[in-house]
Amino acid sequence: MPELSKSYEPGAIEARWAEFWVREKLFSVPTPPPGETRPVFTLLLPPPNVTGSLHMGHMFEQTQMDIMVRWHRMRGFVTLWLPGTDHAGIATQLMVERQLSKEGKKRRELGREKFIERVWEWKRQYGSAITDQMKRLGASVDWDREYFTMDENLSRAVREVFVRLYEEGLIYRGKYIVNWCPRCETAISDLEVKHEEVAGKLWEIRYPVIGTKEFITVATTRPETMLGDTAVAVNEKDERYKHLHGKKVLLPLMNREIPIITDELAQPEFGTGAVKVTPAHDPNDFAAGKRHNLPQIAVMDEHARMNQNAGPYANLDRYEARKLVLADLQEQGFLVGEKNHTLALGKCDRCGTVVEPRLSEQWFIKIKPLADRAREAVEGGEITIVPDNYRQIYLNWMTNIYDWCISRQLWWGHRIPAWSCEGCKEVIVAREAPARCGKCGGSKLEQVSDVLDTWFSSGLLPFTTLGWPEKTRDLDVFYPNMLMITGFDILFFWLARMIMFGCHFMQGHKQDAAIKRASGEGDKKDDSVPFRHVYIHALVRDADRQKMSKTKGNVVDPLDIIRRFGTDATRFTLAAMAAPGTDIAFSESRTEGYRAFANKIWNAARFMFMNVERVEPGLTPDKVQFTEQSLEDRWIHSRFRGTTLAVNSALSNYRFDHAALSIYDFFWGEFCDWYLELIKPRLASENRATAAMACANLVYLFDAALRLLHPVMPFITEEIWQAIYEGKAPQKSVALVGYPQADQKQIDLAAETEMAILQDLIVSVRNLRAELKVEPKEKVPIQLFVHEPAIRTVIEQNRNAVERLANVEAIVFVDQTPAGKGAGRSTARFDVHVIYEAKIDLTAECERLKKELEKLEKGIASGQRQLSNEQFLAKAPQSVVENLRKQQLELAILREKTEGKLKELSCV
RNA sequence: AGGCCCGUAGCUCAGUUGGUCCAGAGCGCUUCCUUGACACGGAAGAGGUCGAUGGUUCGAAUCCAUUCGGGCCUACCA
Repeated sequence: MPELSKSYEPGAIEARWAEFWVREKLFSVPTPPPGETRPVFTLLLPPPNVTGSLHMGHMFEQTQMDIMVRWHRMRGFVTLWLPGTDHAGIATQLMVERQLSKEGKKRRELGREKFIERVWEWKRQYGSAITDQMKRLGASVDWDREYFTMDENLSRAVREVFVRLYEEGLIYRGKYIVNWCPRCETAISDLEVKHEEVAGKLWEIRYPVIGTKEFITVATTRPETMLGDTAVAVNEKDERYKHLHGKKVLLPLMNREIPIITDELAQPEFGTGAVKVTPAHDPNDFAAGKRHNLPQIAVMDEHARMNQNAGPYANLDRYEARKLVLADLQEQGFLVGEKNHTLALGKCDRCGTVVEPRLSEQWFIKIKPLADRAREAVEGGEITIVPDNYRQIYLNWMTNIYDWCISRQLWWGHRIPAWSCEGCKEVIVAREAPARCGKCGGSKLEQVSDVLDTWFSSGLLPFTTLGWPEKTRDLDVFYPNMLMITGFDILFFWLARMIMFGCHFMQGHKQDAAIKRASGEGDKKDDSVPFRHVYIHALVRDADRQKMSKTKGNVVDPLDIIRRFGTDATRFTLAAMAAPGTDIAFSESRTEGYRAFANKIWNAARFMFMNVERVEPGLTPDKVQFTEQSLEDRWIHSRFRGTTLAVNSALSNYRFDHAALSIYDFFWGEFCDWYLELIKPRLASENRATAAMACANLVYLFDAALRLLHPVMPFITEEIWQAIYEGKAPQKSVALVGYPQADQKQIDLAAETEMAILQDLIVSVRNLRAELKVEPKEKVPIQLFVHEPAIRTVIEQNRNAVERLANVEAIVFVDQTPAGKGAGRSTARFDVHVIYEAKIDLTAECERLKKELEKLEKGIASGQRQLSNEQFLAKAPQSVVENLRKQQLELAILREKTEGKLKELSCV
């Protein structure tokens, strides 16, 4: 076997294997032909924005996905992890606009076509940054199937979906109030508006009622919109205003007569009970306006500047206009109140600009029919969501859902497949550009300029990436995807939309029955769902639990962490901290600790190689069996199987933290700390056969442990695994060999118990030595009283181990608790004394014993209390009572011993 | 306004259906050890009445209520 470099340096190793995996196309998956009987595991990568660069959130998500993917692959699943990137409409357009502005150019000057060309150019140049980074992380995706949401085939599918929905009457076009970002100059969906509580004002304005001396007072947070008022509403039941029904008011500043209407919009309890109605600038007012046939007067343009309808305020920015309107109202005596008022201000998710409700022509999806099926799929258990609380959040949202505005006034994106006829203004929706108008026959048709919401196309990915709308073998095999792993921040944006679209467009789809059964999903009824299981992961925050964001400057760059600690250690950190439900505060100190773990593995491997080289060069795991020759063999084999069980079970429950920590504890705490120490004499044995057998076990176990760890730490495990085989490995990569499996029946409880006693004894002696301040190199004799003969036999059989690991000269077995200078330790099973001249620190020892006695007394007292409680005896399960009795017996023995010791030392 | 989550050792977090994993892990800290895999190491330690109060129970960090503190999501009340 080859010599590993003395110190563990992840950088070079990782880059090499990352490159190897991609070059060898290890994770490319040919479509299995009919007749395939293996289970299939499909996972779609949530496509990062092309504009993105890898942040901790990506790495966290990808680590979990890669663990699941590698785990399934090693367990024999045909495993497809499908990567791609998202064109990210607004984000990308912003990026390129910024680039242009550096050159002193503007998007509109360039024109649409040229601009789009620029974006593509940008994409060609920078678009692979994030996928390159993914490669470095070792993400075991199928790069041969990589997609981009603007690829021609995906774009065609988008058009197909749009046209079908339109034909089904699920897409409509109309003039409605939408959330409008004046900065991005586009409509955005409800989800893209982030509400922020801010301290604002509520202004009260009085409008003179025509033909009376009265005024009617309304309240508003956006006084500038009063310029577009077309009515004042009061509640029909409101006694205060009954006499004004049917009258008109004179709108101040604009001197326009507008009616007083009665509408439920006005709630008597709020404010003055009268409300101004501005149908063009508020969704509620819009609805009220529809009910009363009110005119819609828009007073702002797409930049949120006042327009011609605002009369003297035209061309003012909305906030300047606000100031001026207020000043004028004040001056003319109409402003009668100003109150502090906290309001939830809507801001554009992308750029933070305050969103303005705006009346405009947009395209919408009629969401109810889609949502109903999407809700049923989850309610009926066809899709499972973990953690469970997200299930309810999802269902709530699906139940209270509004129509989805899908059109965007952007240039970068999937253009809406609709054309308007210059002649008759007819709008034609079609898969390809129509030659002439179906209504008037005119041939001057122009495509609608809007593009689709980015999430429209990403919502289709589970089936469009598999070839839809064609009926492909890929769809038969890989649809539904087995799993979706994503963050709750895009639960509604993406996950919900995928479910809606999948359930709608894949209705009637049947997955290959044999594969479905083999994959363990045979009992599922509905194959239209985009995926069968969803795991929602938490968010990564910085060490102070703050959301990482560029503006805060607290972004932890994963590449920096990787450079310093290695990808494996970083992955391990993320996995170990991935307890579901809670966000993780990324802490470097943990990563440092796990780099130490990697280093430990590295050095354990060096130890193995050193021995194999000496004892039996050329020994490889595929040529050996594990033979249980001793207690430590039985023990470690059982512990390995226990760990295997724990890891497999943890992973099937998405408990990445449990999985990672189980392996950690096993490898370091048991395999390295105890097993390696215990077998050293055998490895060094003069007897070649003994040494060879020990070596074989070592290699066997190491190989198995590497496979167990591989999904979490793919690089170091690959490096060592390949080294074990010296280039003659049975497979190209450890990623392609079998994952350890175990059975509860294989657990050797006896071996584990015996070993625990042995460890207990060794630790006790070490403890005594430390207390007695015995020179580390000095061997001391011990006296040992063992209560049960069977245990005495175990210790006798392993006396060499005790002598070596506890640095003991000789074990003398005695027939009763050894008396003497008090350098002893007692457990329920044995009493051990170290024979050593040095005086012990009497005060300290007394202190320790007293503390111990106190603890024992406490335990005994509480135990007695319970055992004398008839209710407890009657109601508690038998096993609990028995265990408690057993424990009480042990405690009593220990108390006796401790008291004896205290007396012996004459402690006060 | 409604809903959700969190509050356990100095720090970051585990703690499965309430009982012997009522207290764990990593880092940090203390003492000792440069013994041929590893000082990114080894050995031995110190450290928490599980936010607060009340309740359910034979028994609660674990269930319920209230309360305080921190975070998040959803919401068209002018």
